[in-house]
Amino acid sequence: MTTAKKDTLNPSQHAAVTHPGGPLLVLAGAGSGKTKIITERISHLVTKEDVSPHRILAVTFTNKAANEMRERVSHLIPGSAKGLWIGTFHSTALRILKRDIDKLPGFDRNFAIYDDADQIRLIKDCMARLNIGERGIEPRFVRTRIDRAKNRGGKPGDTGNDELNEDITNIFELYEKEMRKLNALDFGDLLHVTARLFEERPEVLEAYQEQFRHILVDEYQDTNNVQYRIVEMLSRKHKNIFVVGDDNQSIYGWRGADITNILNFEKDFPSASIIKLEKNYRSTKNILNAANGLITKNRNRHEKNLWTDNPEGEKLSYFEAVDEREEARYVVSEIESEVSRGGRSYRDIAVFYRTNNQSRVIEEELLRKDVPYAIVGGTGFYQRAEIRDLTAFLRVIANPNDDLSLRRIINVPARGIGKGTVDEVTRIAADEDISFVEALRKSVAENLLPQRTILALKKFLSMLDGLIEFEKDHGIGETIDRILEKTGYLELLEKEPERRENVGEIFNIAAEFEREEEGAGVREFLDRITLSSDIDSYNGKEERVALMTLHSAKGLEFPVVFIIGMEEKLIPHYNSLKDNGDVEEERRLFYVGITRAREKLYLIGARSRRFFGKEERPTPSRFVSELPEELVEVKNLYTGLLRESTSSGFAPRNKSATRRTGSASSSAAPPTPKPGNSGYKAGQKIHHPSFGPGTITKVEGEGDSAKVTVSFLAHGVKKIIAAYLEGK
DNA sequence: ACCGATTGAATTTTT
DNA sequence: TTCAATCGGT
Repeated sequence: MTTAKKDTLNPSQHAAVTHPGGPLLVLAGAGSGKTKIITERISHLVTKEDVSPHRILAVTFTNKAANEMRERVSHLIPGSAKGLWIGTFHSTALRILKRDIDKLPGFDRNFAIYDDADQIRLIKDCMARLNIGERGIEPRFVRTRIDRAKNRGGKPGDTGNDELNEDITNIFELYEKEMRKLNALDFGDLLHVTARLFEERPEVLEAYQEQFRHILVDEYQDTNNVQYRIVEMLSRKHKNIFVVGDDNQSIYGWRGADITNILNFEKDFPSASIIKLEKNYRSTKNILNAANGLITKNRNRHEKNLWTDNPEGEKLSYFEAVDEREEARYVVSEIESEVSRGGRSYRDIAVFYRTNNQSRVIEEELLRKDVPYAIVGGTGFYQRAEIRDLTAFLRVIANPNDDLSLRRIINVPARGIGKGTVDEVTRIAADEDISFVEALRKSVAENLLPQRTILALKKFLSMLDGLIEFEKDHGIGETIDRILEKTGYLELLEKEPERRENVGEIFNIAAEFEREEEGAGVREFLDRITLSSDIDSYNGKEERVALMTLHSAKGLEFPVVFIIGMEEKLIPHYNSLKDNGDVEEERRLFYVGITRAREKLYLIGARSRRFFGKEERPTPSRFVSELPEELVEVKNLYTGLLRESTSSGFAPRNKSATRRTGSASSSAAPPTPKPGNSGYKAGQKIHHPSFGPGTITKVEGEGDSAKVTVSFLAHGVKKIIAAYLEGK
């Protein structure tokens, strides 16, 4: 935000922007001006090197990043930004496939895009059809395996090599067959098929190679194998591949991102240069050093040393709440004082968490205290049942052979076409090898079903035909309107104002889409919404506290950041602690969270937390003790200070405090204060229920309120209220 | 075929 | 806690 950052480039940045050509890896640490480098580079190419905009391809991972990039570029070079190919990997692939996918046998340019919910549904169908299911394979799991295979460019044989492989392979094959029939591509396909297109149709590849003289990739550490292959193939001719990334921020390994892409860049692209951007413009010294200290615990990384000219700033603060409710109260009360006493505004503040469900408690408290907030990302708008219903209608109109969508909405609202009928028609479709609508029409024409159902089907089909006709010469918004009216969907939502509102919102989105994309139809609209997520719409301009997961936080920054749930099994997440988990990735995730903060970072954990109904007693996150100790101020441990400050909200709630949900966990329960013990002294060995064994190094004060400094075996040095120790 | 109720299950991160 | 799927009654 300083003028130095805005107007001038430091030497490394300048070198990157003006790089003469050939492969370049820019290792850009957090807050080192990554986006700026890319946008300046594009502008440099266009204005100084006379590269025509349409010969530049810039890919990012999120629409948000793409939009931001486009906006900033159009600022730098007004007018020229239009021709640029800026987009996410997926949208770029889509653009290519919409043009050329029919050069591959068996594909049609009018394909639909299926998101993962669609995938799961189809996989379930396939499993049912193959009589797989009792064997305990979860559709989700199958999807992951299919995705993984596509990421590696694999075919249905190589989904893995365990005992499940045969089943999965069978499901995969049927799934692919069905997807062709449905004329649909899933997210994985967008990339995988693009790679195939390039591999199998050299003339197509050549055309794109020729076109793209410069290729820029943002967040390179998040690329997976297909993405790497696509980019590598495209850059083979001109070799101008410019990638920017930070291996320390690789947090999508679970989705197939391959951190070795960035670690091996020099090997993959011979004669590659590397430029490191190590100057951080964002955070205070304390925050940056905390992040640096943490990340050195990871083995697998490029050596980088981030530094900053910024002031030292405040220490990080760490607070342990009794439970998640107190955690929320603490966060909100700190937010309030940041605003009232610290002169912050709400939009300066963000709360990060590991899992979406953690937002709830915080939300409740924010609501209670009338603090404006916005949830960024999360269970998306587009995932809501009513929105999915509506898009299913649209899909069926765009392609009546979209069986999956048709089956979804054929009885919504209820119109007398029940499960029995659907099953029967599905069977006919399978027997005759025709689509579901065709089977419907056949059933009606040949009277294959009871009279009552035939009647219902007739009504449905004529309604559908009417809508299909209507869409031909009306806009998207009008079509949505018509659907709502003709299907009776609006009445269905009569008593649900919230859902009605959502449906209204999709209408607005459609109207907006029509305005900005002239000539685009329902198909394009559907593509757009399945490729967008809610995070894309966050602009940070509103006067609200932002709530989001650590993953969503990547690429953003805030003066004040709260990271909640600093506990084992949350950060690092439970799943990373088991078998094939990756704790280093969790550490990077936390690193990403830390480095979002400009001035003030709060870490909060709870000593008790309900997981789904069940009360658990987590231990503090190992990552907290990995931070350089002198940079962290431990706010309090069970001092109950907060309890006194908020009077009404939670007077002695003994009920919940003493609730015996599983007495098994009582051994790990927080230590009960021991009445009248005063006799701690330095050198004494003690045991703390969470931190384990330790040695007292210092005692201040007397009695229960004495503060004891303890050096723990596993958790470093902590200052603790004496009352909460167990002497030993 | 539909509705309601009970039961059971499952919860990471997302283009 | 919340959601989905299943079951049984109408």
